[in-house]
Amino acid sequence: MNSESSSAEVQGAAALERGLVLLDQILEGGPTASLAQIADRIPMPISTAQRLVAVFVRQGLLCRVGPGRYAGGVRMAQWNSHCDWHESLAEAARPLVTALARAVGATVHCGVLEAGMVTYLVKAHGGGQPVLTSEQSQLEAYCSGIGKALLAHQSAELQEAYLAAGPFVALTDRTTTDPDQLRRLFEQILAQGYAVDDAELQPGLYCLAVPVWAAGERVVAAVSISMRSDAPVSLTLLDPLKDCARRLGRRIGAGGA
Amino acid sequence: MNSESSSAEVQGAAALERGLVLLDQILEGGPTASLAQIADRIPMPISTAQRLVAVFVRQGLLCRVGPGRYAGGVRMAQWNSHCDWHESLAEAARPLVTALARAVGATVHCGVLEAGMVTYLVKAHGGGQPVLTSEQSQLEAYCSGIGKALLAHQSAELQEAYLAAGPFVALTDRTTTDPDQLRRLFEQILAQGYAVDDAELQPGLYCLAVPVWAAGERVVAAVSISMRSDAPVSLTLLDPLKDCARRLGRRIGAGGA
DNA sequence: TTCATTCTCTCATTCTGTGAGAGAAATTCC
DNA sequence: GGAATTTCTCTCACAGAATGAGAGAATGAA
Repeated sequence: MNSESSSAEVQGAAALERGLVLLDQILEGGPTASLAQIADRIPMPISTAQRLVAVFVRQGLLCRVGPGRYAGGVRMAQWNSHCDWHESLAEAARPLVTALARAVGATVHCGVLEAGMVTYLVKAHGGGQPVLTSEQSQLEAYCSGIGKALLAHQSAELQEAYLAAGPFVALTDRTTTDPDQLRRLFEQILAQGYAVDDAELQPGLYCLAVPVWAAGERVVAAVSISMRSDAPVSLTLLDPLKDCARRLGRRIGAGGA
Repeated sequence: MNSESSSAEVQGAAALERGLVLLDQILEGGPTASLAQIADRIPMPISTAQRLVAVFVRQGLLCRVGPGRYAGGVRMAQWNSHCDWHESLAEAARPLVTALARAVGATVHCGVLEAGMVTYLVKAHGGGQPVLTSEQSQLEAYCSGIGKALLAHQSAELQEAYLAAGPFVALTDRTTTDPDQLRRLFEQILAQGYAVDDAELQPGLYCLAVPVWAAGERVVAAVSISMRSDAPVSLTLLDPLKDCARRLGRRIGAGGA
């Protein structure tokens, strides 16, 4: 929630950047906040905040709904209708995923986490035995490589909420269903930077997954290599997979927050 | 679609403003546009556009989905979830609508147009015979004061599309159902600045409506005074009604586009 | 591979944003 | 209804930031 524009600063766009941080604060910090409070939080002089907020209101991005109350305006609503983040992500990922699938001769997925479920946005089959999944399909996170890679990089609160939500059904005899075991697994994944699925979802289906760091700051998706075989996916495939994730991360940008 | 930041400029926020215009161009102009094309349209030097776009991408507002293709990013998606324009509008309008209802001793509505239907966002009863409507309810636009006031201020294309969509059912014997007649009515409403509903929706229900100009540039809603009586609403109520609309317009901001 | 497009970076000039505080306009309280 | 309080708007001189042309690096296409 707190935007520390700590990392790499873009040259010559400080004003825009501060404005966006302010807008984010207002929208994320709930609809109730007087200019003084908002200015306090950034921090930023009141008169500067006022000048910027005036621009946002004039542009229809904010709407003054009452004294000390600002909310999204009409323009924001218009923009919303043009934005489908999942679609954008899928479009950005597709060429990279397809290329990787061809390169390694296996099936590659790109997916996101949504309310404890993994949604596959992109699937590309580049060889080997077919894998039975489809784009837009959802599945439980705890038993898939992508799901575990994503869960491991969530905040501690989200992780605990997820682990408390249970129950975790064993889909194969290798599925991890114990919350404590999952918690340790998450730590391990976080440390090593990749997650594996050794036939925990389907017998004979192995998978290797890594998170996608948006602008190197935040995990917003994951990519995985899946294949039907009789042994885990070779870790030699980790490098091309990580490379794909890194490129995707760079492409989609999205820092802050 | 074309943002002419023509009118009153805010002092000392040109950079922010240009940035927002750029962002609007990218989002409204479809996902496909190279920096050069975008810069051409503003107009703005490419290197400046690039600097601003880099900020948006870093902040997660835009996402580069391919060469010459930008779309809304994660941050935009986050903001979306915090924004409910109808709710904001209702919240901003409620105190004004309530005050007007008390002042004139009648029922006052505030509504918006949505796919050819009017949605009542706020209703306040300030005296007189009760009017049978409720907030969030929808009704056909052609036979209500608010609906006609809003339709009259739509673009010609939207009006024609609406008139062509028909059919228009007569709810009372005074309902205007002929497209040509409606078209002339719209011109008249546009010219005089207000719309009337003389028992066209329900027998004995009269109504006077005026549009709400967001920041004096664009009609985004309408307010109306309704009452059960045996004659049209007195035009002496036009002034307080217009005043209410003007104040609401100022409050919600929203220029451009 | 090579070519074409799209994007990124640098730097001197000048125009722009900055921020304190006073004043205006609301909202709330009495 | 009126007064106190909060919230918002405006002005101005200085400093520092944005600007924009063009060369160069990535990237994607053929």
